[in-house]
Amino acid sequence: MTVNKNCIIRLSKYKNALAKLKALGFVKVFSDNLADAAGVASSLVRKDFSIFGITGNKKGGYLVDELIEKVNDILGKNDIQKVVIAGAGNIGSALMKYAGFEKEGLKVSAVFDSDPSKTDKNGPVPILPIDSMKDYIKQNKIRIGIICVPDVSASGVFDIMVSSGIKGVLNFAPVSLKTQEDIIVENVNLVGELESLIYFVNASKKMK
Amino acid sequence: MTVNKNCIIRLSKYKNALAKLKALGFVKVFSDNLADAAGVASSLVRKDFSIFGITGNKKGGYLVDELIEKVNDILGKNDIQKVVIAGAGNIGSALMKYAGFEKEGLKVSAVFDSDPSKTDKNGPVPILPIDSMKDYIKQNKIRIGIICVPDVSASGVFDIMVSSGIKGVLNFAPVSLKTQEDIIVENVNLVGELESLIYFVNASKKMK
DNA sequence: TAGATTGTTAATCGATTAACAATC
DNA sequence: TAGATTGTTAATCGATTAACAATC
Repeated sequence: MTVNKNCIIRLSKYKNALAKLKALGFVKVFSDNLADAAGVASSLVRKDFSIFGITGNKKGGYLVDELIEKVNDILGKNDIQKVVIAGAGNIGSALMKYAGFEKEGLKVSAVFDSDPSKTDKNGPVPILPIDSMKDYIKQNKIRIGIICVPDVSASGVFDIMVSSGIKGVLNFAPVSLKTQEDIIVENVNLVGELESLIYFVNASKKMK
Repeated sequence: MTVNKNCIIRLSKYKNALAKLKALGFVKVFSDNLADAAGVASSLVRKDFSIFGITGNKKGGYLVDELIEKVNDILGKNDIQKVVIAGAGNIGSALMKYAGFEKEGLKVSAVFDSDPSKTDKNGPVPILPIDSMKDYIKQNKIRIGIICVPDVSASGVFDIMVSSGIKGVLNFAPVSLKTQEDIIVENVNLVGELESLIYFVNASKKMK
């Protein structure tokens, strides 16, 4: 019924699949094809589309070009989306240079770190002192932030981001950020993901 | 009823909260406290525990020390868990050095890359040619693999991992790996997460 | 037309929450 | 005892799937 996170993640998968189909010269695509690509039922694909008013042809499926355009529009792919990263450690530095972001129009505008020795104003992506983050976010009207700082610093950094105008946060620190008002927080819990994987692998081993 | 991924992620969160409580000198903890920490209802905390046969006291909650021990046991924290990484690019290299893994007993045993110039047999974590991955996994009986290779190489690397004995895969490539048999795949879709964040931030902006 | 696909509604499934008896 | 918390069952909620009429 309503748009939820999974729905947008699916749109992103449809988009990836459509790009590949287009490259192969496909003109039309059926909900069944996209369902396979995303690993869901075809009725869900059609439902996703109906939420956004995307319609196909009763017989001939959907036109690839048209679909790409509409999905890109929904996902904001027609604009470059600027984000800032807090923390120039392993994860933060990796995301700063991550080709997957750039390819998708996700531009890391600046990285901030509390360690002054990491400052590098002239790199392709500037690394700046954390003290300057608030002003930077305000001046550049950034709305998306990525938190890659250690556990203990995360909620402090989060508060600064929120007070600077950030509206959405991708959080890699394994702490739950108490989210007031209309701020959206997505958590990427890498340790948790691995722990879960390990649990199920060990559990299935025991069953045998 | 049955153990699912969310349940294990919650156990991981309980574990983190319990470590902090213990450091503060707490002896007892109530399901309500852990519910707050994990952002769920207290009845779910009690249900999670009941699945694993963890019982408390009708009046006095749970003993912190006892709980830590039991949760650690469930999550396999009493053993060092070895993993391999395929791909020594930005993400792979970051995870190789990621302190969050080491702290939790997750040991990156080796990293593999197709680029011979990245080979480094003598580092704290060896970086080896991708051709040697299969033998390495077999010889060291590794069961968990992390895929950080580009999109197009992902399914090939996945097949090698599976044929070498890997049972669980954490996949950072934005492609769906067709998982046969009893192999568990967890996807970390960084671009998708950001796209979803951007969508909802933009959507809430429009509402105003 | 016959066959196939969309768009939408109803059914299902699973996870979380609420409620409450048991009991310390 | 009275009050509070556990352990468990029933209710709720939300997302996905199945089914099917409409129709090209």
